[in-house]
Amino acid sequence: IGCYNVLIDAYGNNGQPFEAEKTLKLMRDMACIPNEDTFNFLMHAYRKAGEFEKAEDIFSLMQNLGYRPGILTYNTLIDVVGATGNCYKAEKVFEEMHSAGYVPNTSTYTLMISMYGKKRLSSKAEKLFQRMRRAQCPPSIFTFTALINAYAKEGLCEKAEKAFEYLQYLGYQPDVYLYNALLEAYSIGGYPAGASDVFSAMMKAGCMPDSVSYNILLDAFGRVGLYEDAERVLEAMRKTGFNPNLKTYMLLLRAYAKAGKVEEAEKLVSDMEAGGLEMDTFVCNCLLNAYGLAGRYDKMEELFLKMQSGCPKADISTYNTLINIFSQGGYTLKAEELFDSIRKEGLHPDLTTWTSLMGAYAKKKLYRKCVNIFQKMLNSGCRPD
RNA sequence: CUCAGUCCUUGAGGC
Repeated sequence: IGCYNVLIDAYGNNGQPFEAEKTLKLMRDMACIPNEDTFNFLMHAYRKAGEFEKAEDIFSLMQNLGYRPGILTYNTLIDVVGATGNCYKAEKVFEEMHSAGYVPNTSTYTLMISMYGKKRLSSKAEKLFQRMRRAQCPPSIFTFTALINAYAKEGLCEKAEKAFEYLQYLGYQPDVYLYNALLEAYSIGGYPAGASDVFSAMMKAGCMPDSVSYNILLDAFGRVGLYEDAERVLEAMRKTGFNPNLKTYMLLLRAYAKAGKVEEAEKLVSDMEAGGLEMDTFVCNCLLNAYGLAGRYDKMEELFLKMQSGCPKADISTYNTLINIFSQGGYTLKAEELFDSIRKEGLHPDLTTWTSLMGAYAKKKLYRKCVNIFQKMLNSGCRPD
């Protein structure tokens, strides 16, 4: 059984969840009884591959076979349910495990807090953190990172700062992950100077910034239009020996777009191409958005035409980006036109598509149309969030 | 000991 478990785990780590599940079948054929770890490894395998529903299925399978999932398995389940974005269901699992007699541990709470952060529900994250304290469950540096990240995503720097002071008061040593989360609070909050201060503070404390830190600092300047400062961060990053990655470039691209610097944006893209980065759909979507933000609809349409003929292929995010640009610019008709062409391309509107389209009319205060679209969205089977 | 934390395109208004 140990051998089979190791094999399943290995397949999982190698991104081969289906091989892992075959191994489970094999071991059952060989009359070898799987244990809880077996199922846990299998769930991890599916989680790693992004097959969250399959991971949930394994949990059900395990229960149907008469196993009582332990706390570790429950944690994994909460993780995968949260990854599908179904907060409500994750909460249900959390309560269910409570009533099954398990006491949530530090990981359980951290997972939940992290999930709330990703969903921009910092108040829920905060409440759960308080509940954790009341339950005398000790937080870890992971927990604090998740909490500060939840605040960061909403730009609540005062709250993030308070949590930061609190963790230090409790004797925790902030690490680079923690500092990065705090940095992002200032970045998203629109305080690049504050982010700069955190950046200096972490170095002073002997915690060396990593490439993530540089990306966040760059974005702090970029998102308020200070593209030259953003460029300086990139330069500093290179000088320190960190290679800018795709995220770095996309952040800088947005910085240029916000500042209306189309020439700089195009130069960046051609530098990227020269550097061997592939101009895939994702990158082109970013570029479309950049053109749109900068008000260069001509360039935007030109690129979109190329994408419609398939190089690289337009996806639903391409349409969402364009619909959003037109919506913001007040070009409701263009937005509608694009929306109608989605199905012709064999694509399907998603939650963002519908919301963007509603946004077009919301901006014009045509609320009746919004309700209309909302109804259509429900009819099409798209669940609102 | 295992499980959990930070950065990349697209969603109105407000802060």
